[in-house]
Amino acid sequence: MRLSKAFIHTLYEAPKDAEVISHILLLRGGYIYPVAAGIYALLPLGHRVVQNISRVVREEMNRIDGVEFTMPVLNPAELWKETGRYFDIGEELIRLKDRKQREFVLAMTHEEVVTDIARKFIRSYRDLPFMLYQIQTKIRDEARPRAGVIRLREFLMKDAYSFHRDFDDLDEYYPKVYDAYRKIFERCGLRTAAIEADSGIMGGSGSHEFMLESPNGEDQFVLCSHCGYQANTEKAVGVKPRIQELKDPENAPPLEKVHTPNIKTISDLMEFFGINRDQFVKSVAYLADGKLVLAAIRGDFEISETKLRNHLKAIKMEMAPEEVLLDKGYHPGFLSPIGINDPDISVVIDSSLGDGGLMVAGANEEDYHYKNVVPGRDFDNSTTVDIAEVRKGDVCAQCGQGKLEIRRGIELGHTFKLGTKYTDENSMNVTYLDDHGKERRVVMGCYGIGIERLMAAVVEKWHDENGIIWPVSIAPYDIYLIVIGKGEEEKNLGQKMYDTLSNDFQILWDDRSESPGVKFKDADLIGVPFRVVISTKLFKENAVEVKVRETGEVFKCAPEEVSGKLIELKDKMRTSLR
RNA sequence: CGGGGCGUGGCGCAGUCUGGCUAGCGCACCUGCCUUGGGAGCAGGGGGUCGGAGGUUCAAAUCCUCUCGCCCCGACCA
Repeated sequence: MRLSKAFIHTLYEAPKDAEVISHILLLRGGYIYPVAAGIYALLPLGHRVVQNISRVVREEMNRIDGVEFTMPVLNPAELWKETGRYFDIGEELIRLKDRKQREFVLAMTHEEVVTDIARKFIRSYRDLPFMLYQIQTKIRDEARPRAGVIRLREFLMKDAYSFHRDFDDLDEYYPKVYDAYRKIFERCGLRTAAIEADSGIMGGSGSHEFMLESPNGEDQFVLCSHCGYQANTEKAVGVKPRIQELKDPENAPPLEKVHTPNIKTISDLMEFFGINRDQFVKSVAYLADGKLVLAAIRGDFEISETKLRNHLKAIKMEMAPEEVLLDKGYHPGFLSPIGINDPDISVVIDSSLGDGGLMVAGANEEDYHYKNVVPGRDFDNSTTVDIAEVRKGDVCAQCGQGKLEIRRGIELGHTFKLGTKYTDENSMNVTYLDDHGKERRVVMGCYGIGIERLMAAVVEKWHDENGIIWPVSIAPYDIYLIVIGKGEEEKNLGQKMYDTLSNDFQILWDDRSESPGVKFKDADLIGVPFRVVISTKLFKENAVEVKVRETGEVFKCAPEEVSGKLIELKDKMRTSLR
């Protein structure tokens, strides 16, 4: 391809609203064009990279018996009402009506449609298992798109759905997807951490996130450098150090009510009582699916709303509005699990309150706190759960030795064992007849990869001060061809070189009448793996020059040898990605 | 949704506080000459309702009100 015809427009300066490196380089290189917040056009170069990534994804999906197909983005609302997601998901799901006022949604994933299709065709155990996948546009009205193409409102996702006779079969298939994902990311030049994840509203029994560690990541995960334990912060468990042993619980002093006018926050209380953060019982009220919940945790921990929500199996959860509490006779700032005897309120105690004593807690009365609180004596802590956010430096609960670190990462893929969430009788009700003629429920898994995000992640990892360094597997072109000198000989040799190399490579021939410097800069910025230069000087010694973008290595060779050398080099680079 | 920042030719910016003459600079673009190993040079040229609406004023890019858009931090995140 001649550059003059390729619609490639690089930018000398990046638009000022680009801050993260992948955003800057993709913009400058002419890969993407912003159309609206979180919505981008893929310019020809970006399009080619996405096609190449898609090819890698397809190869690996096909290898584990995936079958590609396509589902519509515009979905009838009924399907989404059937699974309940129409009601469970907030404004992120775009809802609209057609001219006849029929309700539709723009699909953010495709469980509804694929499950609908599956139930139309699955009759017998002989129809199972199978896996369908597509690479299709997803629409999510994110509250805050960010980091260029890392978090978009419209994006391409490879989404795959597997259907099984039972959980055993899903359990057997799931690791194959896991391996395929590993391979996909490796072939794109990325080493990902597969971490235990929260399955959130998707439900199901198991879930992994494939994270690329990156300072520009929008996600956090927890890592134990000692045992290698890795988990999403929403799932990670740390050891909670015991702070206070009560020496003589039998003779502990009784509860004592203390007047604490308008002193509500832990910081204010610390000052007032002159004691440490970990000697308080922190209580927070939530409204979980409309039901009041009081969560209590030791003052030096934060409540993980995700853990709490999962524990409660709640779909929607928010901090209880003040009016609701006051209406019930409770006072925010003075809450505690002590003396709560209300069937309308469930109490959840974090395991940090499993022991210790002589703490301070709210008195459930305006402007009063209790001191000398002993968990277990003054409130029931016979059942505790973990609802604490893991902290940096907490001891790893897995090995009991390492300290947990919190890292940022980009979530490239996510796999879920969905189980029967979508096939249940109160969802889409998908069954088949087993070999005894007995009706049984289909079990599902689903697996996603964000395509543009993967492209951005590769740039985050593979760049230098001059531009992008594409892995050979997904580069938009293999070779950037530059002819220096306007003589006929050079031009002819350029054409000949182009023709020869075209058999084995995708070539971008910079045929502009720009100065060499401009071409070199653009070659580096665009970041194709090899640069081939022909010049008057080289012409005289019957040589061409090759530069390897990744290593910066430059060598000369005879024109007739270039092809062979590059085939060899590219092959080597490709295998190093596996 | 809360907090912060920014909207001036395609891109990057100055001018705004303290209203005033033809709205300026670099890059890019067009024409000509020249030039081909790391974002060349010279000469000439085109392109901007200053995000939008309303208001104040003799006069608004500049002051006031409203509004839209974009970016960043946080909350949220199948």
